Amino acid sequence: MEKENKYCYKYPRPAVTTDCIIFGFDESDLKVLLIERGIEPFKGKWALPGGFVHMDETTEEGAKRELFEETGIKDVYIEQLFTFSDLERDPRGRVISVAYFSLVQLNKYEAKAGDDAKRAKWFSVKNGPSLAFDHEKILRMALYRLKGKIRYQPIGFELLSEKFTFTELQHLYEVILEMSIDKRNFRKKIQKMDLLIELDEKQENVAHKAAKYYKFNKTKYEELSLKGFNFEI
Amino acid sequence: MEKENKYCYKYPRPAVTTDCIIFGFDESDLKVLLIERGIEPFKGKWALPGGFVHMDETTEEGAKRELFEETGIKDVYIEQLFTFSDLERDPRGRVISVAYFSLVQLNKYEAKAGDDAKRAKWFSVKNGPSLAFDHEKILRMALYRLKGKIRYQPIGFELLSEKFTFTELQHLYEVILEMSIDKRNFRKKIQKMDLLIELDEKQENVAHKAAKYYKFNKTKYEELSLKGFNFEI
DNA sequence: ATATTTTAGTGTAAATTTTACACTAAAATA
DNA sequence: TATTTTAGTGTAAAATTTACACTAAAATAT
Repeated sequence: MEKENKYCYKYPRPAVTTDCIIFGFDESDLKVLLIERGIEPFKGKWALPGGFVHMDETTEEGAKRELFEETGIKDVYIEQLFTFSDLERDPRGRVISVAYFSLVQLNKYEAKAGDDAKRAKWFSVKNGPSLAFDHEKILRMALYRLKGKIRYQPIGFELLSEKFTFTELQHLYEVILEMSIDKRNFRKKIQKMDLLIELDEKQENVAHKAAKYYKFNKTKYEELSLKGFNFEI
Repeated sequence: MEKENKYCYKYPRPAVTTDCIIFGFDESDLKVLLIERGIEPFKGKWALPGGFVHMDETTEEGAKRELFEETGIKDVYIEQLFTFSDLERDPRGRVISVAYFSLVQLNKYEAKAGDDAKRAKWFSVKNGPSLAFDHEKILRMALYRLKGKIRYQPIGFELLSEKFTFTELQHLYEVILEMSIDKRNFRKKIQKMDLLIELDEKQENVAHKAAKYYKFNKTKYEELSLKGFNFEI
């Protein structure tokens, strides 16, 4: 059994993992993608996707790899959140975890199971299950970061489909910021930034006046950013 | 020689270190505390203080311990900055570093040497030496964070003495934000927050009108924060 | 075909905040 | 007593934020 332990060092080393907080959004709710653990510890419990960092990859690459392996998600906005290192956070021993959060289009990713995950599923962040490890703490921090960040970086668009209505956009902000926003003032503010492209398309088969579709002008945003433009809501 | 490697694991593990970016301020400049490396790699080069994380401490505790050991600094504001994990960042092998930044009162801490550090010294962040490892990258990120953070959190006061004049405070903001600020507007804004306590004391032996001293009302800030108050400059 | 239901879409006036700007006061020194 | 130097103060214009209510258009029910 001891023979298995073939990687030896002069000083003890913690294990290093990543955890991913993947946010999604549908019209009514902010959601987080969780996987049901297929192995111990916490077998059967819901947890954030993640896993051990390999020696030939950065933590960010590791997070993206695990994200893809466990959920099929790739090519998404991902950002380092925080590194968690409490001594007792993992019953297997000393494990330090670098957490990343990611915003994806919910509809594009049907939850799928793989590897260590018996199944993956979207949960409302407000009514999710209790989580393994210190993942509730990690989720809380991710929510806090998202709430702060969405006001001055146009990351919210990552959560919406390519095309969206103004009402959908406003609703996203209302749900994440947990406040209601005046419709006219919100539109004025967004319009003035001039970062939306109005599409030649409207809603269809809605039992009310059909709303115009817009898309986010990412190219223009990046240009403006370079010149010191400040997105702020 | 192989006998020394007595900590063995089933899978390879990166080493984990911390690095500290310690900012200080004097009337004319933002400074960073660096140590001259006493051992290889990069022996003789300037670097951020830091070192390996122990198994019985969190990364934050490790950062504080190293900070104290190498510079004598303790009981200061410290905040996690970012975790750096590029594969080639350390010639000794795979080393992941959790960086913290800290704001201290420059005058309170005479640079002192210890441990692996032949000597420690304050440098202007604008005219520092080239640094070991990826520490220039880390420093750049810390500066960026400081610049962003100082606008909406009253962390700048950590850099000043207990008592300070309005001009000193303004100068701090001007140096960190790299912009000039209108004196009257700045005073108006700060005064309105009502977070400064005017002391019964003035400058002495200055060849001009003596300025009043103020101190930061930390207690009041904490109270107001709980009620949702927003510091913002 | 007409009325009903439902959400889209729009403008203005008041309040607040931000900005630009220049002189007098006080301390030490010459 | 004059000079030098920084402290300390107010106001008006511009810009931004806020509060607020009705018409338009699509589908469905009658």
